[in-house]
Amino acid sequence: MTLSEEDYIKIIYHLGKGEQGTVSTNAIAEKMETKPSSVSDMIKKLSEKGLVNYKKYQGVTLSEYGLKVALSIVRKHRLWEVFLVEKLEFSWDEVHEVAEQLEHIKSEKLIDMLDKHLGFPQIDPHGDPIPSKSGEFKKSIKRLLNEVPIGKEGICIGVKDSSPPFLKFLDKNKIALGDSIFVVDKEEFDGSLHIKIRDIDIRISDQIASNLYLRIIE
Amino acid sequence: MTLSEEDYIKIIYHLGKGEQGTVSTNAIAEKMETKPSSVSDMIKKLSEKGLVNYKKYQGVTLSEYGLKVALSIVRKHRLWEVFLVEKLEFSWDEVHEVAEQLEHIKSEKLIDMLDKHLGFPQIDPHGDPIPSKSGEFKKSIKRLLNEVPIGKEGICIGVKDSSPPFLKFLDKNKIALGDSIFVVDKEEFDGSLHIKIRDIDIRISDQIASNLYLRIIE
DNA sequence: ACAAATTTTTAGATTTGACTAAAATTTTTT
DNA sequence: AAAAAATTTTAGTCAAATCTAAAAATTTGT
Repeated sequence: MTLSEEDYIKIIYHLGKGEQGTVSTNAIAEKMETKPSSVSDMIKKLSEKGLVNYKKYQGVTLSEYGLKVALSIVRKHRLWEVFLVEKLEFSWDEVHEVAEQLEHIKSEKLIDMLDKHLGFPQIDPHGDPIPSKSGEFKKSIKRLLNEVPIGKEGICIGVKDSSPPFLKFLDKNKIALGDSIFVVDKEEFDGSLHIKIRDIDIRISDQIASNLYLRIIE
Repeated sequence: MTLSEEDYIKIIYHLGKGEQGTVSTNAIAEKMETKPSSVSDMIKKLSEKGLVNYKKYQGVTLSEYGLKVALSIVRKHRLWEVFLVEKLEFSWDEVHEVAEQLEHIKSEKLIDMLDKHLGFPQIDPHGDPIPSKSGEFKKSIKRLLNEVPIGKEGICIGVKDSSPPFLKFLDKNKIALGDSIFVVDKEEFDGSLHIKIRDIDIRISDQIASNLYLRIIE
């Protein structure tokens, strides 16, 4: 597969919202920053290779094979994002562009060992789930931290209250977007939480927890 | 720079043995696994871009700028090789092909942070020196381990004695090609060595040390 | 030194992925 | 249900990087 073909497959996957949706030529052209006529050409090629189902003027869907390819690219992209954030100190908003390049590296062993090196993560720094080698992955949902069940882990993806005092609190406690938070325990009495973040245990009030959005799995 | 241009520059660098040597069209064609006529075309293009000095029928040399580009590619390649061996458990002979792809990823921050993550290594798993960000690097030389000065470190690049008992000894002591060995101390009395390998201290006899080749820096 | 062999370059064709302009099809509006 | 609008495809070019075949320059051998 060429680099360009991989980009098309990935974009068709995302526009099709994971699977079934049929995708229009124009939509692809916009995402690829190219012209619809170029897209037509490429679709024809992908169709001949069995990666997409295509009937003229009717839009495309990924074939079973195409979906498999798409998931393997998404897997690579998200694993590299985890690597950049966890190992190379990138922040969650700097990783996309580089992961976009890294996702095209071809080596099965590389990805297997990277996965292992990272401890088989299930979520990337934006909270999106990482497909397994065989292409399965859990659905992720958005939850306020105080609604996350004990024993679950999620990625911090946003705040409800964006007032300066709250943001300052987060900063002081080194809680940032993209951080992974594990809910260790919850105090019945006042709803305060015992969480683990970057391997450090801290305690936070219900008031804080009810203003932080996490993305969790399952 | 396109991927192909980068490959040409790197090959001209290696064929020119680091700098001055003028390189023939045929030699480049062979390394690139392409035809001399294709090389002529590309050389013309690289020349127009100021990357090489070129006079028809007279071979090419890298320009100052081209050398800088070459060194940055070599730097990336060797840093990735260290990463693959040290962090992802690749063996020294599996890294080349993957590093060949990774060296083309474009992100200054990525390389800076990778360098930091790896502890600013000076040698890659084959014992070759890693150019600094500004393009400087130390010359490396091949030495028998028993001739390496105390306090120096080198990469294991080969054996003098390849008899089964010796190789079995190396295997038992987890000494493999590509491993980094640091000479902690040397016993005057019998010439035995105290070395550090993979963060473990071990003691080896002069007999062993005089059959292992290291590549060291300076 | 000059003919033969080798190396290098030029000329013209090919492939990939993109482009423009125009034609074909589908969708929307009236 | 036609006309208008939007979308999609086709046809014909283009640029990058390659190729083959043939011409030009250099090097080698005697």
